[in-house]
Amino acid sequence: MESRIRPRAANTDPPPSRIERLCIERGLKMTGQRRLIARVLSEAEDHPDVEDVYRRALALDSKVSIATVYRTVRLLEENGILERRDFGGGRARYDPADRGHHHHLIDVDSGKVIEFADEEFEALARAMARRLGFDLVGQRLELFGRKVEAEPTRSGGRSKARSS
Amino acid sequence: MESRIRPRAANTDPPPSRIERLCIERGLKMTGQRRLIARVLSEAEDHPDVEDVYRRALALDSKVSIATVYRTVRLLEENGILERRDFGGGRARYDPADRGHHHHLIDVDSGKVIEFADEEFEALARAMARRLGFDLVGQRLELFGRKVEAEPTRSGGRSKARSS
DNA sequence: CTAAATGCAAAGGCTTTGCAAGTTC
DNA sequence: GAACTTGCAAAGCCTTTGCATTTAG
Repeated sequence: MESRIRPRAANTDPPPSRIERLCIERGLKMTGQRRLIARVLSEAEDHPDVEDVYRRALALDSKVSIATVYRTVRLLEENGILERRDFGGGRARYDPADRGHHHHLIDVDSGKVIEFADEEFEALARAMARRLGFDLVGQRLELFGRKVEAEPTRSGGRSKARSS
Repeated sequence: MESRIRPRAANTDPPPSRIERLCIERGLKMTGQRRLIARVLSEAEDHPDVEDVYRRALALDSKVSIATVYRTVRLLEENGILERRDFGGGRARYDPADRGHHHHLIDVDSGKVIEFADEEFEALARAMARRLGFDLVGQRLELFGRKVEAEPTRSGGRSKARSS
């Protein structure tokens, strides 16, 4: 039955978030908590750790426990919706998987993380693995850098970057 | 039997290990435990975690506590003698820093780690950072691969690899 | 209604630390 | 002898889990 004929499911019924839709596609049972966490993650533009997700979820609606956040991010990871990252510091950070394949450049001064993709690197990675006798099934690349004084070479190039 | 007058220090007095020498250079106080741990690390050809180091040290001379191993690897790391790695799995692994700049390819089936270096990649990493407006100060590259059936392309190339 | 999700608190790994006793320089 | 190192056990993080209760489908 089409429930969208409802006169006003106003403030209690925000539209499904991007990640909520992915959950539904995969047939995951959607509870209030999961919807909430999905929303927090959908809106995140950074790489939150579990604490971050928990805090943001609480701020929206204080009906989650941290255990549920842990269980949910694990579930999402197992379903390929999130990717777990480890930038050091002991805690795992999460990154929506549908942002596409990308790597990270960490600004060592500010701690900011910049995402970028680079086709040339992808090709090289495959080649390096192949040279060692392997098929590449995954990779992890992190660059640590410091802002250069002069203007960067005009980024007309092959890399597409997005700061976060 | 005390110190016999012997031409050279025999079985009770092994020559200082590579890492022990580095410690001395840096003016670190050398205790029996540190010498032992230094030796274990000098002889390691892999990427041992603290447990590994502890076990190997115990096997040589059961006079270390795990707390000391933790304290020592941290000290060595702070002194640039070891590098801490994180290949996932929750525990830190250690890698002598003087092996030169290299990366890792993890065989996803066996868990074995292969070290390799690649000049082309080094150059590309610098270029990618530069393109984003940064000077490269560090990097981390890990490839995950699966052994290819056919023979690898003859490795006449630019990469030098060493299995561990 | 049934299988699955949640909360809570307890427990589990890895790592660090306070303190007394032992060593190095 | 002063300062540092070690051992031991306790404590700290982050994360997982057992169990009773609630909830989605």
